[in-house]
Amino acid sequence: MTLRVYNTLNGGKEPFEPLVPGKVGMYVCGVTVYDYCHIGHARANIVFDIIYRYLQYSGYEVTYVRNYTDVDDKIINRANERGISSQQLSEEFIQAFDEDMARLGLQLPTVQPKATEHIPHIIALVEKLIANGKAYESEGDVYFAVESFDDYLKLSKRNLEEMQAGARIAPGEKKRNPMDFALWKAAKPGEPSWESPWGQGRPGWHIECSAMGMEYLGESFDIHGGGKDLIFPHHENEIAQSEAATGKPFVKYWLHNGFVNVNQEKMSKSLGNFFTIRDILQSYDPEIVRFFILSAHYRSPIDFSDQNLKEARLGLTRFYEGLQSAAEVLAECPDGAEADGQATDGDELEAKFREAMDDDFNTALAIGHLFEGVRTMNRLMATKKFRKKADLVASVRALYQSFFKLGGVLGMFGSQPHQWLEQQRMAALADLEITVEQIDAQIAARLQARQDKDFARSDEIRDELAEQGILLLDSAAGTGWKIK
RNA sequence: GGCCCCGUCGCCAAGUGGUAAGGCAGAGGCCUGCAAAGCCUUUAUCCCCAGUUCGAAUCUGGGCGGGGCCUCCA
Repeated sequence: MTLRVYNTLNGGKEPFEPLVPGKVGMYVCGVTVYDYCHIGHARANIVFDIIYRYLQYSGYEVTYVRNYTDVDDKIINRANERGISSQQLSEEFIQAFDEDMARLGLQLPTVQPKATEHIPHIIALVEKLIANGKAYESEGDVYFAVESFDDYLKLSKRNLEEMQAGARIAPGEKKRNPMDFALWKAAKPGEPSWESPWGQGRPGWHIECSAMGMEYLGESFDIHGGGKDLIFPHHENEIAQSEAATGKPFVKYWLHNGFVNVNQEKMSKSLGNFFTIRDILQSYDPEIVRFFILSAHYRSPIDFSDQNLKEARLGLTRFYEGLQSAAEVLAECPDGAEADGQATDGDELEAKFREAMDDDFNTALAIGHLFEGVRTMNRLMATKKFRKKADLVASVRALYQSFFKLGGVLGMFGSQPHQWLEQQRMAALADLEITVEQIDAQIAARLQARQDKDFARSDEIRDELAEQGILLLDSAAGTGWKIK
């Protein structure tokens, strides 16, 4: 089974065959840095993070480029409101973005270029388009002539006549066709600008991604990703300006992630129903957020809600509790004492995981397989005289190791189970009106009562703690506790 | 108005022609002094109607419901 991916360009899944065998060039549209990132940005970046990780796991040498858009109308406006320079503003939010992504546990892309550092490339590309007759200068602006590019709208599958009939496009008097889009914008007073053959100005929104993509990945590359909302106009325009300039196919596979909804509605800045990553991380561990996002297929819409995040926490807790049990048991069974070559459970799990991921990065199915792996592991450990059965211990060890290996591909299980559970427990305890010392004292009192066979008192203590949100866990090793 | 997507168990969510993964919640059982955790068992014929097919949640047509893009947006 080989990797198949859903390509927006062709509207279906197809085998993934990179332009250069063994190597992958991947470009993902980053953020416009004028505000804090919301959960939608988290989804897009986490999705492409696991695509990046899975391609590497599959043996590809991946060059992953993710840009910062650091020159734009919104940046200029926001900077003016705050009375600081565009550069100051964008630097502030680049740093905030980097912090958010680091907290979410994302791998760093190979390159993270900024639009403002590629002005010469952008200008060269615009010049080429003018020379090719695909673009024209008009009062210091430069526009791409959409009618000059026959394949225009092939990605979003529309047609020009219908779009113009939509009549929601104000005909710019500087444009020949209202659908033409800006490659270069003449500077207005007070705006950041660069010298160009058309006077002082700045790049349009779309051209930077074409310029940077080609700069780092070549005129044609394998994967270009982003949110569904970028299909039109952003990616459509990227294709037009890139292919019109080079005469070559720009990107082989276009991948787009679905939206994050709130109450079944798209979350967006204009609706004001968005949650920032920072807000969410105050209440939920980053790995819970990641687990929540990966529990649905990346192209499906996903509904953001407190209840769904709590479910994600429960699911992830099940993994970590199973892993902790395994860690404890395995620590007592000397490594390698069990028979070699008998443990196929880990390999089977990995095969299923790969099969799921090979099918257009089906993380939801892959996680389902991992859940089954946990159950298998728990079942083995619950077997009588488990520790003396070398083949079973070997299976658990194999599964345990597979979890960290496969979890790594999803960016999960990066913590020691014990530490993660303890951290969750302490965070939850902070909301309760009881301290660890009080709990320990109650457990000690109950232990005494139990030794005295005073089960009425023992149960009374347990009920009292339960009312305060504490659940006791008796085991052969003693009594532990967790938050209800 | 044009284009597009979705509708699977109480909830979340896989599954694109071969007889419905998984998680949460629920029920019964094992275990336990009693519990909890864990394990075992158990819970759906896939919005409605018609059609194609030996066979459809999966394909076609119609209907109902929800959403997206067409303007900045992950």
